[in-house]
Amino acid sequence: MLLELRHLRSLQAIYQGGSLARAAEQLHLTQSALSHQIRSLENYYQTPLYLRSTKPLTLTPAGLKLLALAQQVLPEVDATDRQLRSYAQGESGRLFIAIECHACFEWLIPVLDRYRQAWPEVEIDIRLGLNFEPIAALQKGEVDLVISSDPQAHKALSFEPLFDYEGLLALAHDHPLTAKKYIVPADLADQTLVTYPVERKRLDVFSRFLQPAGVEPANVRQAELTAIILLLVTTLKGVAVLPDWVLKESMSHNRFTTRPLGKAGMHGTLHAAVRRNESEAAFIQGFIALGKRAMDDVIVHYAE
Amino acid sequence: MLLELRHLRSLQAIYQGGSLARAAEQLHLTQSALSHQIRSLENYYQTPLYLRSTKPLTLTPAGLKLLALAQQVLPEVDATDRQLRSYAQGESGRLFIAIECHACFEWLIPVLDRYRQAWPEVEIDIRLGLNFEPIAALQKGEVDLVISSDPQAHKALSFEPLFDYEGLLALAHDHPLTAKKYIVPADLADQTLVTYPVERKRLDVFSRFLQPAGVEPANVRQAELTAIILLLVTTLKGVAVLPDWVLKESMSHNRFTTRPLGKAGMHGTLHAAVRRNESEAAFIQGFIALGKRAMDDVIVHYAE
DNA sequence: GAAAAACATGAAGTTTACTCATTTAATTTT
DNA sequence: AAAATTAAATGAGTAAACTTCATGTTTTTC
Repeated sequence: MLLELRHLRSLQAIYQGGSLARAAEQLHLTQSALSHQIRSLENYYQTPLYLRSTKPLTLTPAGLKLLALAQQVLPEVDATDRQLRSYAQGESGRLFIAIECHACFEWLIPVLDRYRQAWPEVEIDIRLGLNFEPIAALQKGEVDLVISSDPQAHKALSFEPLFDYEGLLALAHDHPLTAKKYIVPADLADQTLVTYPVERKRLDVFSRFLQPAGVEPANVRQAELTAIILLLVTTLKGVAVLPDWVLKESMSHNRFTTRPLGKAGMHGTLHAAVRRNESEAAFIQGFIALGKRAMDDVIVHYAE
Repeated sequence: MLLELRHLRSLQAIYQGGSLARAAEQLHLTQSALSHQIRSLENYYQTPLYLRSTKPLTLTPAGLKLLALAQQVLPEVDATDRQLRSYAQGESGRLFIAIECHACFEWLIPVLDRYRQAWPEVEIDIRLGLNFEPIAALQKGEVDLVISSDPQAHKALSFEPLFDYEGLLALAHDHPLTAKKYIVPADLADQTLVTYPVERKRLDVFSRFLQPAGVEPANVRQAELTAIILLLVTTLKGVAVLPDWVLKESMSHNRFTTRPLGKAGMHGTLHAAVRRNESEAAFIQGFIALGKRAMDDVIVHYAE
């Protein structure tokens, strides 16, 4: 196959310019170069592309076919080319986000709404981290940013802190445990614990609170949606551990209260993990900047 | 712009093969060549296209964009490429036919029906030669074959004879001129002549019969369709000169008869004019072969 | 019919793309 | 863990391709 984009560009330029000479000028070539180029194409296809008997060259049927191809293909190529250039400048790109924690939806959706307005060129998607290891997926390029609560030293990945949170026990106003100033693991031994339907190792309550103390709740029940978990809590069907931002959001509207886990509380920091070589890209930094301010309006809400 | 089809082909091969080495083999290149090629692309776009940290190379978002382009564009390019190759071999091509004579429709349509079946790849169109000079259009590549009755020596065009015809005067059974064995120009001086609506110089009656004798018919009336002309003839509204094949077709169904023009009759030969360099193309020869046999079934009809 | 415009041609020069040989890195095996 | 294996990167040399330059033809215009 001899045909290259270069040839299609030449054909288009000749068509637009009406002559080899003008096309050559537009393409920053000499007329001779174009003549050679066309000749080599004609040679390759064993058929003339232009009628030489007329002086402003006119296309043969074969030439017309090629020109039609040029006019179909070149715009597509140019569009992709432009897009890739802007990728490099960080003005646009692909931002596929994987989240490990279900609760993160509560702040992520509003953040993405704002992000879309600021970075309209960026292709956004959310991958719920149920079936796969988000960090591995990040390395493999399946996703471009992972919201994670346990940063790790990694040569190819960089973890940027977003904001601190505290895991709080949510319980109904009239729940017996409201009597306590803070919760210790043993308090949950006779309770029903409501969680998101994910592996235990991904749930802070287990990995950081119950398992170190060797405590198992009387019952564990799962619910997909935050609203349902809170409903179960207010109706005394169980207790749940959720990040503070979720609870602050809903506290005023629901009849439940919160207690810290342990005397000092169970604190953590949410991080955005990205591939190190992309971490400086403007559209990535733009997301992180918005992510760091995700709690701003939640706290305003809380203050009411 | 650095991007060429070559790069898109490489991306596709790497995607299909799964590795540089296999792709290189498929493309008849070395692994090194591919590595250099990819690197130059990455250099140009200032962004990696593959993640090097994984061993079977995986695409970055930017790489995916390019691959998507490749998969969209390459099939189109390949299709055109194949088509152009077959152009050269004469198996396919474009056959835009210009006809100078209205009456030619009568035999051309059935011929084209047969032609389409034999040459399904050929793109067919008919351009009615009302507004333009068909021979000039042929030279300019606007059409590819002209049905003409006056062949001329031409360096760039070749005229191939199809079949002979005779221009006959059609008149109603009860028309006074039926008394004559053959018609002389003066016979039409008091007649209404019905013709197709084209310039006189294109009508044999005028250019070869009346004008040389300096005779002008009493009246000239025009009609678009052969059927209407014949209707006018049978209803004694006028007489008309038409090629024998048209009349043979309709003779049995209509109440009219024919007389030769002049003692010897006004004979001619229809030719197919094509560009000389295309005249040997198989799909052109195929049409001419069918054209030469166009009268075969007409004559059968006449014999009934 | 001469002048001008447009394209073709061929040799020379330059860029570019490819190959070869080797090194480096990642993955698998022992 | 270390060795072996597979896969990709690198760099210099080479060959090919594209371009230019200078000039020759052909077509068109005046």
